[in-house]
Parts: sequence; structure tokens; C-alpha cells
Amino acid sequence: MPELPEVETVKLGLNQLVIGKKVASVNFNWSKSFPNAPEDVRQFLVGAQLLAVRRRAKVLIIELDSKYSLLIHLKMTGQLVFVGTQTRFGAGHPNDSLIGQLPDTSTRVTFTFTDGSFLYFNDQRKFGWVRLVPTAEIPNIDFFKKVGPEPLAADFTVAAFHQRLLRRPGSGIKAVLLDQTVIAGVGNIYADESLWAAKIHPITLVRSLSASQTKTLFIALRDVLELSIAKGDSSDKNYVDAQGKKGSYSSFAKVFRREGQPCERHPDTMIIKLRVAGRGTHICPQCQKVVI
DNA sequence: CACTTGACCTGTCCGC
DNA sequence: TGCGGACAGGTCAAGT
Repeated sequence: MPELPEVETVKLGLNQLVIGKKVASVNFNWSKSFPNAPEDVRQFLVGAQLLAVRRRAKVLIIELDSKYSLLIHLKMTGQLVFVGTQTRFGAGHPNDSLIGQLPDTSTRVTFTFTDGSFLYFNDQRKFGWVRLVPTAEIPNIDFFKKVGPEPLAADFTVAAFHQRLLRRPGSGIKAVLLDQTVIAGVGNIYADESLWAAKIHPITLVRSLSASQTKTLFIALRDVLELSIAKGDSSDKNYVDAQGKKGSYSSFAKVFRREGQPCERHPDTMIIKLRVAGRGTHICPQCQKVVI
């Protein structure tokens, strides 16, 4: 679902919308979506002020003034949608149309702020979660200890990319791109898009990638991620940003969900869909030849 | 050990 | 229409 660009877009939106707000109450209707004990919620979340929203890999980190932070993973169908009040925003504000629309059947957690505004965590499939953890302990959480580098970090180089990939030399490149311990934040859409852009077949073994293919893939991956963020996110079905708006990246996708349509580089060749690393995978069979 | 598969959930879409 | 099955952007645990 939401991958790095979507989570980044939600982060940017929340930073505009919720910083400084104070939590008045929290409701949740599915305990796996928010597994913390109610007494921790009362003690460290209710009454706390939101200081900052950060992102690491696909995880959102909302820092509170209680020395605790909320960690949020949207997984496949999660959304974080802010809804203000009519009086606060006035007619014509993008959130006006959402007033009265939420909560709905997919709402798992509702945060109510002291000014009367809301933040809803919606998640149709219930895979996502919200967790309250001591801010100082975040670096000690298993996931954060194991997760790979941020692909858009200024100090992430081709050499670093190559070195990370070589942790799994005998695996297909798509499986490795999806491995969060190798590189953070890449999911199914951007794996397919970057491999198409670099003209690499997804089952190509890492060890058989040439230096120039690795460099091309590195550039392609950063380009698709940056383009998607620039388009104000991305994707598809369930994804919406912090204001409940859908993204537009799917109209820029070259292969993802475009099976049966012509490849932009080979108008006579149709994009096909296969299964690689257990995931639906889209390629141009003309650009992306199998080379093991 | 390295890699693949199944489980977690609900909704939608496709074919009969 | 109704029903069964496959499938959906992620990640872990369990299996081979």
C-alpha cells in the first residue's frame, strides 16, 4: 500500500495540519490496530501535545511532549486523515467535504484534539497499526535496528546502494528491492517502475547485475520516488493523503497496473503481468529480458 | 543459512 | 443476481 512517497506525503501534510495540537481523547475499536494498554494511553497520550511528524522507511513517527511517540504503519490500506471544523476553516477548505464523512466502517482509531478537530486512522484490512512507545526507545526497536538506509538520503550513493544489494547476491533483484533490511521504503509499485526504467528483468540475480545496470537502477529508483513525492504522492485505490485527497502518480506509472497496454518505449509490445517474489509484477517483455 | 510461503483481514472484481 | 475464488501497495513467522 502506501510506500515511501505516500508515507512521506502524509508526513508533509500532517506537519501542516496537526503540529501543536493537544490530544483530548482517543477511541479505538480494534485492539490489534492500537495494542497499547489503556492506562498508557491515558498517561502518555491523552493531554499530550504533538511536536513533530517524521518518517523512517514506511513508518510515521509522531513525537509527543510526553517523552512518548506514536508509531504508525499504514500497511496495505491504512489512511491518516485530518478533519478540521467548519468554523476553523470556513467554506471552501478542502476538508469541509470530509466533515460528517468520518468516522466510517474502516475507522480503527479516532484522535480528538482539544480544538475540536480530528485525526482518523482508517484501515479496511486491519493490517496497519498505531503504537505508543517511549521516544528514547525507538532506536532500540527491532525494525529500526534492521531497516536499511533511506534511498533519498543525500549521503546515499551508488556505491552504498550496490553494497546493500550485495547482502543478497543470490536473490532476484525485485525481491531484494522489496527487502526493507536492504533499502527502506520501496514497495511493489516503485520496484516495478524502477526496474522498467532501468530495463532490468525483476528475476535478474543481484550478482549478475553489471556496474552500469546497478547505477542505472539507482538513478531510476530515486527518480521514481522523487517524482511521486513531487506529484503529491501517488497511488491507487485506498491511498489518500492527510487531507483525504487521492494521488495522481498512477497516471505517471509506466508499467504498474498497465498490463495489456503498450510499452512507452515499444508501442508494439504490451505490458504483461507475472508473479515474482510472490507479488504481482509488471514488465515490458521487450525492454526487460531475462538474464540470469 | 537463504529463500519462499502462509498468515494476518476485508472488499472488489471476474467468471460461471 | 448470486457465489466461489483470486487478488490487493506490507511484513512477520514458519516452512523447505
